[in-house]
Amino acid sequence: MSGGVDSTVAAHLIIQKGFDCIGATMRLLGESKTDCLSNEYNDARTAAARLGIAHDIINFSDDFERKVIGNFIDSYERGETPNPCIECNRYMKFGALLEYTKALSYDYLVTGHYAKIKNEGGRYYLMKAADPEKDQSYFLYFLTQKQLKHIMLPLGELSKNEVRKIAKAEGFTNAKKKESQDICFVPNGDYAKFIETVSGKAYPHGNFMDKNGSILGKHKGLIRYTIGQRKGLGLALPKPLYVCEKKAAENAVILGENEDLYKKTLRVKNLNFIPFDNPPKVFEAKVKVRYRQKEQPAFISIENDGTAKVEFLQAQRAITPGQTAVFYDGDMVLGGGVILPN
RNA sequence: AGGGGUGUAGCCAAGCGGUAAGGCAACGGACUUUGACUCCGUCAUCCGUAGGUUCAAAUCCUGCCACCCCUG
Repeated sequence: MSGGVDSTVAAHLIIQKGFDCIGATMRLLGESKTDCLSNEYNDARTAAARLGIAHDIINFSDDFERKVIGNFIDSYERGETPNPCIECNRYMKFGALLEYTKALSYDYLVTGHYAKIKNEGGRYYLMKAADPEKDQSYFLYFLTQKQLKHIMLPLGELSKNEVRKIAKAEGFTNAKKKESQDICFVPNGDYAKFIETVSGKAYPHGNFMDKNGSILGKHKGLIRYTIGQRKGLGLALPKPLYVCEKKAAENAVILGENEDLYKKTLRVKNLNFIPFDNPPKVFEAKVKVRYRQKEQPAFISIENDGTAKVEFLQAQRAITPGQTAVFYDGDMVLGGGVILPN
């Protein structure tokens, strides 16, 4: 529980169904860094009290710092753009916290994610949320049968508005609380500074170049840029420029025009498939390359080395290494993987 | 030194006597469980400078300054 609308309403709904529940909040940052989040803990505690259930704050900060923040920094240092929310879901919420749930002999972990789990013929399927605007199935592509069996997502059938209405009707104080948005462990939004502080490294300035290698200006360190980015370059040219490529070896950022960002293929690693144990060698799916992007038709072929190639029918904008490609068949999540460089 | 050209916001740039377009950047906001994209909004009392002509000038005239090019 975060104390926000979603987790509070999710808990409320599951209590209504008669389940015996306990509220849990993960402490993800070490003691020294908790100040900024202490409100969250208080909100969660208040919400649990309001719901009449016990509430635990569980310290996962070591795991979180090692896995999620560690991967986050490593990824940026490799010149990629990570998605820490997915990693957090993978290792924390549906990793450590799910283990904790089992350790306490509870049957299910309930979260406020907007997605649906369907059980058919003994197999679990992950489906998009009823509210297409809020669908968060993208962030859950890595879930396995073993995990899905012990997860409940009560908000999957509801729209955000319905959730807000319930919160209001029940008198949950945070019914109007703003959506969370920034990376939770970088509350002020300056992720580059965060990386520098945690890693203790300085990321050297280098050159902005065009695709022919001509120098256009100076950049402030590779970690500050991501593929497709336009803002923050500080270069004034007749047309807007976008980050097309990051060359870690040369510490160079290649800039180009919007049209230069479109590519038709990508490769992914860390594959996971939900509806089948052994996916077909080649299959068709709709693929989402970034959260908030509409999924696009593509052919997927599984390689022998555990990666997969995705070939879109139409070129996609700003395919970014480190981001996640998720495969859909209609409302069903087939699986996905992390986008590889080049 | 002589000849030519240019000087408009952080950058580029319209304007050619009637009271400062646009693009880029920046900043603010919307959107968003990844600071991407996108969208909305703000951004020159003033046109190198000093005078002059005119009812009225960034736009015409003159001096000065700066930068650029050519010639020697």
